[in-house]
Amino acid sequence: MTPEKSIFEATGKPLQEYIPQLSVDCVVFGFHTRQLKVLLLKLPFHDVWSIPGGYVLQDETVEQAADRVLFERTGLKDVFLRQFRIFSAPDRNDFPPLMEIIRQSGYSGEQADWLDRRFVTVGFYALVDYTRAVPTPDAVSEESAWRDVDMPCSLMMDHRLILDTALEALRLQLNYQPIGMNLLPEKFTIPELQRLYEAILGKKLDRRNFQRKIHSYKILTDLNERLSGVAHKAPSLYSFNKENYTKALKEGLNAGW
Amino acid sequence: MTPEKSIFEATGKPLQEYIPQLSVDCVVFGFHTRQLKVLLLKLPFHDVWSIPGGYVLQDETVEQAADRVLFERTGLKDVFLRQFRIFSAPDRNDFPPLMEIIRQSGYSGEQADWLDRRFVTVGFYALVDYTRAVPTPDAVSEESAWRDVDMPCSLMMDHRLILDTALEALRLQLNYQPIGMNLLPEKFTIPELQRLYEAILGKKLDRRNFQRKIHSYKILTDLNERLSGVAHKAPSLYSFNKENYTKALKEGLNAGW
DNA sequence: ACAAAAGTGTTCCCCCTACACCCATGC
DNA sequence: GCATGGGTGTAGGGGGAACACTTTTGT
Repeated sequence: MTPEKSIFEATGKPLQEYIPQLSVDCVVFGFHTRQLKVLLLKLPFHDVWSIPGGYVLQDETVEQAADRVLFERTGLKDVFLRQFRIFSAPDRNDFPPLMEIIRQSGYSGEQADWLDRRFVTVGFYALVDYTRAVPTPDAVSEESAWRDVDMPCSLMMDHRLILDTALEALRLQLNYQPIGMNLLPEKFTIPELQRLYEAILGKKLDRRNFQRKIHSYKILTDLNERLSGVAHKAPSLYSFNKENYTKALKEGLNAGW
Repeated sequence: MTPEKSIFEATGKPLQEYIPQLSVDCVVFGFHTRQLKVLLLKLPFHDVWSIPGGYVLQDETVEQAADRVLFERTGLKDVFLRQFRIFSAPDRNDFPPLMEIIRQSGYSGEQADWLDRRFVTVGFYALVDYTRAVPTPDAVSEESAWRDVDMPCSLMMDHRLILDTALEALRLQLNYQPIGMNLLPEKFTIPELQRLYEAILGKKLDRRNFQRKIHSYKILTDLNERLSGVAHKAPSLYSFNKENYTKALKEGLNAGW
């Protein structure tokens, strides 16, 4: 018997239409209240979390599979997504509680056997606007929630390694990918952008120099508005100049933060 | 009937012991006579080349699979190897000549069917000492040879994309990976190192400034020897100071070449 | 001796760092 | 008024770019 809400997602396709032993996992990053966040799913009956994942159809790319996963877990389309590494330790699926949960969720026979194998997984990281994503659990999870990146928690299987590797990839690509543009809302302030950079890099930056440096790249458009209702001097609002941002990233943002 | 020299390589394992629809491809780089080289395999009956590849056993990681491939194609162990991307276009295996060659090589029935599917492949790049590698063709290739990176040739399937992406990855990681150490022989000169950097970056660098910059990193050990039998002033020989090199790469070599 | 390549020294200038200072807002 | 955070200006130094100059080798 197949559970009404299937782990094979909204496709409703039989497992023959999926590539066996291959999965995608998406580390979804968001940014809110000065904190870098990750979208995680909580396993039922355990204080253990997992990274959203899914399987790859025979007629789609791994990117398209990750897109599906992202849409199902956040309601968002056209999300910024990058593969960063493959995880393929033969014993990475040795995690008995998960199989137990899968069977308790109503999977058995052929489907359970299909799931209970060694999987090679493609790690993606996704950058989303925190304010627009709607965390939604999958068929075997109890809850979906944003968690602070540096708030430690127990993750199943090798998901801690996947998360840490994603963070490192994010850090390394900060000067080459439109990370700010995808993690911040349409309008934002320079101090907000700085907080984001600090969260990703894990270190404090000089306020004054950050402003000059960001301005020198000419990647921001001044909206001639100021944030209202805020204590102290109201910061200016900006949006990204998409064209210049893309152009500047091609060269890399002069590294050295 | 299975050909005596199997595409399933030296493992001699039946195809049930491999993960279906998953392969690894290794872009093997070398450096010789001022040129960046790639190890390629020539298909029989066609003027088309391919990147060395192989399949993944149920009890090994993709890295171990790539190691096997590397050993079989070059005779080298402990090769520097990095995965850089997954290629998963559903139609990437639509290349009729290959299947023809496979059948002509003696594969049929279950084995041919196993091979004649859509494969998702993990792209690796490998850096080897040109002077120590022994190019060796696989079961379906006519010849194995080093080719100049910028000497265009026809590559099967999406192997041109894989090669170009590997080159780009190499370029981007030049300041973060011990690329020089793995592509050059034990002893080398600074001008040789410069030629390597120029080949990877695809642009000329200033001789004088390159020297100063490399020295400032303190990653070289002066061997107090000079190249002999060479026209003009004999350049000094150096080897890498592995410890300092590793340390310097952690921070990144100040980018900006 | 001369050509060609290795290696050193020097100047200029840009950009990064570091702060000092001014501005705006809530209490 | 005062504390707090946003934003601008400026002085100083390190290092990269450009190039003159010296050294070494084969022919």
